[in-house]
Amino acid sequence: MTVAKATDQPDTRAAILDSAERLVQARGFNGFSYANVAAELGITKAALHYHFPGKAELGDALISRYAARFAEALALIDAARPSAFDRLAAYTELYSGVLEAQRMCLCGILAAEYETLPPAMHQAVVSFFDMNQAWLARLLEDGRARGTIRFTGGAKHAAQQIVGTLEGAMLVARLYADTARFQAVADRLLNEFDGRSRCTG
Amino acid sequence: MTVAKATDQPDTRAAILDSAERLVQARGFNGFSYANVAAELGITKAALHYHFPGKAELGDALISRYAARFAEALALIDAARPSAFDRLAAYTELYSGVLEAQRMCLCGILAAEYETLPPAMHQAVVSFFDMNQAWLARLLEDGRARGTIRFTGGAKHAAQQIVGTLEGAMLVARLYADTARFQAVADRLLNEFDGRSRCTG
DNA sequence: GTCTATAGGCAGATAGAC
DNA sequence: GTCTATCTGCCTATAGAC
Repeated sequence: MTVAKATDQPDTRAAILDSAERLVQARGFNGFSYANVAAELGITKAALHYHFPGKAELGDALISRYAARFAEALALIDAARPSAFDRLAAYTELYSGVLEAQRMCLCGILAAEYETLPPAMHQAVVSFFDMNQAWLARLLEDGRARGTIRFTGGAKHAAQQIVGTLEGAMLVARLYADTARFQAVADRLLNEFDGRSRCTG
Repeated sequence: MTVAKATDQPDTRAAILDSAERLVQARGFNGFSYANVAAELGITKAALHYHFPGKAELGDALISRYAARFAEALALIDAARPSAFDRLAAYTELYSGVLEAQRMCLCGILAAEYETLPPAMHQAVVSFFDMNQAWLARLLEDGRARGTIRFTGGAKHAAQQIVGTLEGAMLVARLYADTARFQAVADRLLNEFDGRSRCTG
């Protein structure tokens, strides 16, 4: 049984991940260094290497944690069980929240740098998008069956459109430091998929 | 009057830009180096510094040339003067062409790296998106007036949605090395804005 | 677990010969 | 214009003391 040390940092490992995550979301994987993280935490680069032997391992841990947290958020949305449309709205708010913290989606920025990432990180990035698209596709099928969501064509393609739109809108909105710009696009997207009291096109 | 030197490289400066452009579109601004370009062209890094004193100047020249080429393409689309809908379709094909060359949009990838770019490059990236959104907003207004384009809300927001969707779809499609994935999203987008023989929602 | 110290490499950049 | 040679700085990473 471990004894809690109440006055300590929760955990050095977690603090490293927090700092690195923020840095990657702001500056990209090639835009931050062990020195940046060490300076932020007031420890040395060598201490980082104790917790994460190399940058690839750190990167992989970042994606794993981020994806797990995202999966949890999706599960919470499902658990609340509002209509499919409301779940889609909640999904866009996950993105809004990230952008409001002046960050880009971790996997969105890693997608941009994909070719230069350590190969060990490649699959994890792809899996993040697979997870999102699978969740959205289920939501869309459900919503179409119940009438709260409306769309034409395949659910997979529609899910790809949703992810692409939100990632792209984040990317561009950050340039203008304008979260309202993102919100306008998200609202347009929601409107497009809103099946409640709409013409069926 | 200059004399053509038929057997020469068209121009070292242009060759540098071509090489650097391809590298940035594949690997990002922080993912390529003077050494990469020099190796590709069979010259030395010092020669590069003669043409572009620093990486910031090279980056700025890259965006200028890219934006000018894009503006030309937009002008050509306008000159052919098909319907607004056909112009929008032609616009999405500009993106398809980039993706088929296994590249990401230059300014899309620079947007992801925005925080780490030399400040001298910032305005040029933003201007690229301003240009695109202004062109699209005009197209949308025109199309709505003539009935070939249909959309709700402001033209500016709709233009932002189009740019966001296409940039984001490129970003994700490249992960899967799947141009069909991009095409599916582009087709869905076109369908959404198609005002010809459609319910007005 | 965290430190000091340092290795080895590559980055962007410059000087000066040709 | 392009070269060789070199500088300085930062990067990731490791060894070994505490």
